[in-house]
Amino acid sequence: MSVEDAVGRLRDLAGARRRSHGTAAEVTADTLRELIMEGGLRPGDRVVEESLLEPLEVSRNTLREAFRLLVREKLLEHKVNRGVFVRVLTATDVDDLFTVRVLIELTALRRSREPNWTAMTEAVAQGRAYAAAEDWLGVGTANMRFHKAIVASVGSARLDEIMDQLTAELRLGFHEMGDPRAFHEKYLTRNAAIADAVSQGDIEGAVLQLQEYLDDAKSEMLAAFTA
Amino acid sequence: MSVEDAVGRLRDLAGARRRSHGTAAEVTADTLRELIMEGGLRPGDRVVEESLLEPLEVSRNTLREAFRLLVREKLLEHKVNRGVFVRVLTATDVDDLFTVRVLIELTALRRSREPNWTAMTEAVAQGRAYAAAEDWLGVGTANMRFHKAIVASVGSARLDEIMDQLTAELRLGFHEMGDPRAFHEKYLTRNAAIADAVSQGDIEGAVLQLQEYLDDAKSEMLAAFTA
DNA sequence: GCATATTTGTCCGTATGTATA
DNA sequence: CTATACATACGGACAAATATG
Repeated sequence: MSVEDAVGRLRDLAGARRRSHGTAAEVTADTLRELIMEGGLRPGDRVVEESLLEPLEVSRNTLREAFRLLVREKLLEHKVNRGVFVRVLTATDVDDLFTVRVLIELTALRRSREPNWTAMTEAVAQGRAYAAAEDWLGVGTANMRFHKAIVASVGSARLDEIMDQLTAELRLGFHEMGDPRAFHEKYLTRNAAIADAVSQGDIEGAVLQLQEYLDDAKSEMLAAFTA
Repeated sequence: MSVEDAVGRLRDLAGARRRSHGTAAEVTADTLRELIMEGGLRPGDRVVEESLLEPLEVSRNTLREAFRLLVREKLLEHKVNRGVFVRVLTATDVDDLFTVRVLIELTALRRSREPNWTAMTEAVAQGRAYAAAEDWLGVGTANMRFHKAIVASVGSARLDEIMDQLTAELRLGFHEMGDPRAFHEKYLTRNAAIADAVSQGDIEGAVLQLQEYLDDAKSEMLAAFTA
């Protein structure tokens, strides 16, 4: 999708939301967040204030408040006196993201006495549907949902938030991977295998597979980000 | 400290920072954050836009941007059309915060092959200095620094950020504990014991003590927050 | 390296909507 | 229920920083 098309879609998104949700700044942030997630705004793109005022139908002050929100979420980057840009992940970021994922996901899976197997298999099913439709970014999103389900079994609101944050950042990286199918498709099978192990009560086996999963995904993304 | 004194101090803080750091909104957020941490603004206090414009010497737009930042950090709460308030922790929040701390801190300590024993003992020493000065909130802060040192041994920027966030929220709770000395003083000794175990290479012993530490602190805070 | 155009950072005045005494 | 205080949001203005030719 071109940036022009993206900006064109803003009117619809903004108009629809404005009537239902909270403040103008939040609605604006929601719209921009969705746009970034869809790939309408790509990592490194400059986001000029002036160019969004009219399509979003908000004032500069409101737009700038929305920017602040997204900067805090690490979806946008703010360079003083130079503007805001869609965040570009570095290899260091990818490495760090996986460090945290490994720590949190492995521990969450190991200590959850009651893993949410339903949510896990639902995520796998959803991933298969996306795969059938050849929506590989959708597969990637479903895969992340699977891992969120693992963490959700701990039952902590803050841990869920942390995982949401990590997911959002990683998805930025997805947009920079060359061949989405080659990247996402295989992990669908591996998530299914982890769900299987869990369903059979083989938690340690599942943990082992999860560890290998994260190691491989990390290596693959790092390779793409250092090339 | 009264709210009046607090507002009075803003001019100095703001003036000093303004010249060194980034944008006005960030500087303003830094100032307000410090004020909240010091206890100049207490949980539940209403923060009226109008009353801060003059002492902070910023426009409404800038102040509102700063508010957004602090809301994201969970130090302020934003009630639409009613204003912003210093966040009030609930018992549920305390419970959740400790759930995440347990998961992260125990795992971090266990898997860190190279615990930063220096930073840990420095935090203990600092805590003892505060205790000698009978600054019990300072002791609490030093105690948190000790636990940050444990997590920092993982070497992840994001994990450090997460820990900073958890610490900031917990400190809000400190302000609502009745007897700061009774609450903080004893944990200083227990941190020292954990550092000792680590220095002797007894990681599993340290983990066990840390687990008990967190269980006890959680119970004690929960008791205060349900009463 | 310079002059110009663009964009950001900040402030102000004001109109409107909402909650509370 | 009215009045008042306050938050929300807009649009215009100008200085300062940055990008561009």
